Amino acid sequence: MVRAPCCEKMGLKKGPWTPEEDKILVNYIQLYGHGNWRALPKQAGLLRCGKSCRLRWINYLRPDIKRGNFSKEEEDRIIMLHEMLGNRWSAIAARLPGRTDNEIKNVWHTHLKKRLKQNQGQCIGNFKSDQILEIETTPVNFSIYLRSDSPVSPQQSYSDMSSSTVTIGEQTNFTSNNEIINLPEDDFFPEMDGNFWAEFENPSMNSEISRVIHDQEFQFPMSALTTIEDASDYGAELEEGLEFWYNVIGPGNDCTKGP
DNA sequence: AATTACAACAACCGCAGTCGG
DNA sequence: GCCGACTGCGGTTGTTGTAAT
Repeated sequence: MVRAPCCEKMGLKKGPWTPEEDKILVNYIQLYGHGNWRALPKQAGLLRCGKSCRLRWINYLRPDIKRGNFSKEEEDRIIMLHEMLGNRWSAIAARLPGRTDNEIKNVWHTHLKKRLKQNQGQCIGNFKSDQILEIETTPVNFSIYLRSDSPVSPQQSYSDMSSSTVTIGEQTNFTSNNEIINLPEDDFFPEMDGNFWAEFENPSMNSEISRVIHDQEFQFPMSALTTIEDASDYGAELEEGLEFWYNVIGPGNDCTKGP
């Protein structure tokens, strides 16, 4: 395939954008949209290649971008999502409103990778639902997600998930210091969207990719032993090939998982 | 004050996927 | 089905700001 010549070869400008260029690009897109990135710079009167314009718009000028530092919650969320999705920055960005894949990638390389390295021994892991997990640290963030070893149709899965939701919501989920913790059903199972199911359907996806069914981590503030048990019950009504997994993030280094 | 080292982030590059002719 | 144009993504590099020496 013949590659389109790069900006430099075409005598186009490279490097940082000036406020004037930004203004021209924003004005043009607000008036006419960005139907064809390649044609846009010429029509807008910019000495840039379409690729550069697109990147500038997507990563910086788009009105729905949230500027500023990442909150602790956002960083934790990136760590959790990266644990599950790997370097799929755009997939991670899709779950962080207002943040771009580039921004997330940068924050990962500059902050989070280091943070994880510093916290080596930190209890971060994925545990299948029939494993008993003992965590001797506090606090612990942890989320539950659905995992499939094979592509699953959204319709089938959704109906099975619905029936499971009731069961799970009514059950006692966790114990700590012999104290029973009931989790609110609404928080536990947020509404599922079609996009996420598409990941299951996409044959190019690694079958390891998981569907987050509870993606707002909740925190255990207790100081002693946390035991997650009887978890296999939760998966009982799932169709074959689907499993519940836990994703666990804790600050300490005393993490053991049971048999 | 000058220089160096490092962090943060913006931007670029090349590849792969998609789409239309 | 093939080809080329186009887009999106992820890895990498370049630039800028700031702290340390």
